[in-house]
Amino acid sequence: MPRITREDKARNRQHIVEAAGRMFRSQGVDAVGIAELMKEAGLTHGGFYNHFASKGDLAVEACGASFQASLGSLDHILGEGADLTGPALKRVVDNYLSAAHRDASDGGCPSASLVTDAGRHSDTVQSAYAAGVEGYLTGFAEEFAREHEGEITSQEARERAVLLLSRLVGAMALARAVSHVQPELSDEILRTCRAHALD
Amino acid sequence: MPRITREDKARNRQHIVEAAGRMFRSQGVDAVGIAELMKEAGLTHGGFYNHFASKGDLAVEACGASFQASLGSLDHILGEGADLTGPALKRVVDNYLSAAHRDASDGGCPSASLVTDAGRHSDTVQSAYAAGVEGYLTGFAEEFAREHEGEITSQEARERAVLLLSRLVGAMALARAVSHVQPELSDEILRTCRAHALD
DNA sequence: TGTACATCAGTGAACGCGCGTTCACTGATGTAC
DNA sequence: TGTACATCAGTGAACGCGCGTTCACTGATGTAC
Repeated sequence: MPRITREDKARNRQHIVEAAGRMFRSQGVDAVGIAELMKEAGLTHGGFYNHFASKGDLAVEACGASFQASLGSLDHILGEGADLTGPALKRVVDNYLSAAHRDASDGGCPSASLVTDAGRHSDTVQSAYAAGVEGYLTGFAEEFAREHEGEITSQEARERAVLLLSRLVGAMALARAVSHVQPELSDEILRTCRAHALD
Repeated sequence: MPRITREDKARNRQHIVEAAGRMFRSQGVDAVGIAELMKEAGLTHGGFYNHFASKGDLAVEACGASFQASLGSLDHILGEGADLTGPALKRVVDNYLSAAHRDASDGGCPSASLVTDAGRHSDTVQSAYAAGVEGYLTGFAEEFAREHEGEITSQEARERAVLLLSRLVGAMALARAVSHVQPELSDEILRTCRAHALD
């Protein structure tokens, strides 16, 4: 077929989606241009439409892929179970509300970094985002049920999941919003919520 | 001087700031154009630079003005003290995490609606945002200290303020992010956090 | 297995559009005499 | 108090720029025979 193999094309497409996932999360969908994005993926911008019908279509796919990777990491941590530092959810919280996650150049967890983009873009982007949020809530609720087996109802586990995600997303969004001008306030928000997120 | 009076000019300037406050919060700073904004203020777009040196300067002022109004409302509710529905902070939470606030056409509380804009714009915008957040935290902490006088330290009151704001902002941002495609999930987030925000 | 050729991913220039910003112009205001 | 005039907010066209998208072209791939 063309001057590259089918495998090369699939790899290029994946590079675009991964670059978009990182750039959309760290800078916002609207702040990233096709040219910049294609350059990051190692291509020239004209070829973009050989892979996607529009920037919006890529946003949907990048959002989904970002959540898939992010939920994979969550499952990985939860899969290791409790260790000497405490229950698995405590480790999830400590990781989530870390300075490293706040400053992550790839934008970190899409629940936090795409939270305003979702509401301001197409319904298809918003659906991909909502599915990811639901994934987080389900994962958290299952873990609450596991860690407190026999002590709480599945309804209570679900409620705790909603409360936890709200606090994680709120704390991370606030910490990022003030980090450049009020680093101490940013650290205070992370530290305080890290200590009490599971209360 | 010109064909309008000094008072008219001041009034026009205020209209621009107020229109920007509403539009920036509800749509995001980057999504609102000067022309659109000036039209909303009842003027033509060319005159914008008679009032501001740049769109960025307006963003700083609009952010500050939005927080001033928002903090005024907070003080007003807190000033009424406890009533038959419970303590004042409970009323603040119920108002904040309401469907009306989520759907507010003016974008509602700037802590939530500008949370990603702040981190992605100039340091001056971010400083105005951070000052507003600090205003909320101070207001909340004072109220916690008042409602639990003698029971908690000022340090604990401050921590509770940080926890509360994080949850309010996170819940509202998440509820808005999914409201068009998953209204039930959006309502669930508000309802759950409303019930447990002060736990 | 060898060869001719249709396919189509990649390239980079170009398009139309909307943005933030600038500018020449208008004309009522409010000051100077 | 009356009058001449400098000021400058408002107007709307225009500017330059970067965006998303389109297009003519290239040339290696992989298929058809």
